[in-house]
Amino acid sequence: MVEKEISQAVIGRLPRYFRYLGELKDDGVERISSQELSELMHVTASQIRQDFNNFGGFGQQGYGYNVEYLYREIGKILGLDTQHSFVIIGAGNLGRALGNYLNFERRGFIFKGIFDRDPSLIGREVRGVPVQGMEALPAFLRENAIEIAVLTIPKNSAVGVVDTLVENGVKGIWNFAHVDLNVPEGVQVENVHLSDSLMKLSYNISSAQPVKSGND
Amino acid sequence: MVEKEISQAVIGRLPRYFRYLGELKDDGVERISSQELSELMHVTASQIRQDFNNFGGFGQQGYGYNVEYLYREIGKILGLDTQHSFVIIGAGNLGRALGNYLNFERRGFIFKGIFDRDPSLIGREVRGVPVQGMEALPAFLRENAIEIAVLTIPKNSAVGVVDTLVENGVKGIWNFAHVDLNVPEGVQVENVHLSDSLMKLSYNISSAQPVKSGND
DNA sequence: TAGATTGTTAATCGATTAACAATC
DNA sequence: TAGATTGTTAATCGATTAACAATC
Repeated sequence: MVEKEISQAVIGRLPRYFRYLGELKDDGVERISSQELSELMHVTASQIRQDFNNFGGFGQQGYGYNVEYLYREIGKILGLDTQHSFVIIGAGNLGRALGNYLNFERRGFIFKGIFDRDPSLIGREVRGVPVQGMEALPAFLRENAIEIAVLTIPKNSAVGVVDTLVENGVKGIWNFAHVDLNVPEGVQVENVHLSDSLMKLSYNISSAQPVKSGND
Repeated sequence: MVEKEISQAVIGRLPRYFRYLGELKDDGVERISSQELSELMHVTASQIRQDFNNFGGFGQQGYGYNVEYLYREIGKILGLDTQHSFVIIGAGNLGRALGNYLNFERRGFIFKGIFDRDPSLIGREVRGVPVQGMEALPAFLRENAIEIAVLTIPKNSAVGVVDTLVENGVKGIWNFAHVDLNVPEGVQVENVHLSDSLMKLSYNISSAQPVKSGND
């Protein structure tokens, strides 16, 4: 079955829909129209219907969308109905912070291991998981069928570890290192470049405060 | 002077240009053509020239672009030629990790204060900066002319603190809380929704591994 | 100068919005 | 049924790519 490729623009909006629908569900809202949702989320109703229809019809004419059902379906699309085991490479401040973040678990992302090449960190525990040395990584990835690796190491180390990850079955890399990674086809990279994000904020602040005049 | 609005698509690419140019500069490369840069970065030369020309001509026909000059100009556009003081609201794992991250300082982002409402965290130091209680926040923002607030607190608290930030002169919010913030015009919000990013990765992993067949 | 490469206009592509027939 | 609202096609808008004259 050939499925048409869904654009990343659409994918990027799904988690936000998921969040709003989860809140509506928790508030006991049973049904919602694209019009109501559009006002809540400040997007067009047209876009909402187009987005959902990429994955088939979730609504019903004259009724709208069932919140609970739509929430669950979007969750499935995002792969949140299955568990994803992950390891963290880099037990510095950021790596440990991510290991301690409990909400990922709630979505099916299971924290299995954490690794660092710094001997002084080895043995230290992050949420009950001991930091291991890098030499233990390949076997651990295979034995635990790790799907996702979170990279919270400096860029040079990051580039070097990618091959090990890929060779041992990792399918997705959540990359916090400030570098573009090269991976073979079939392996996914999602970048979180914090300093890029901060620079964007910096630009927008500057451009919103023109040198002289009040505002635009 | 009316300047045409630059699209966020372009802004979003500037930090990546900045990173590549910085590396070229460090490698001693003096000049580069849009063609060479396009091969390095895996984007079209056309896009590179279009992007740069949003801000005026940085190049020279027949020569290309001077790396050092272009790097500095993009830095200026991003506001990296001036200092930006910031505070962190929320001294949990993520807040402390960001406070300890030294690279921001290098780009002109100065870590001035960190706040939390949890009394057990108050007084603790993050990179030499003591955690203060929330009641100290308004005066601190004004007295230190804080430009940016980093929100690393749960979503409910985040929504509540925004007014205090805006009223006391904060111009930009770097929002790690999993909620959409409402701010008045002129105040910028840059969201880092980590779980959204992880869900996108999850989707891309799932869709890249079709249930049955090998690959597309 | 001649060759190279930009700056910029024109063409294409893709994403968003509008409109409306289908249908619950 | 009649009204409401989806699913989907068509129109618009914006972003990307191609082409080429300007110019160093």
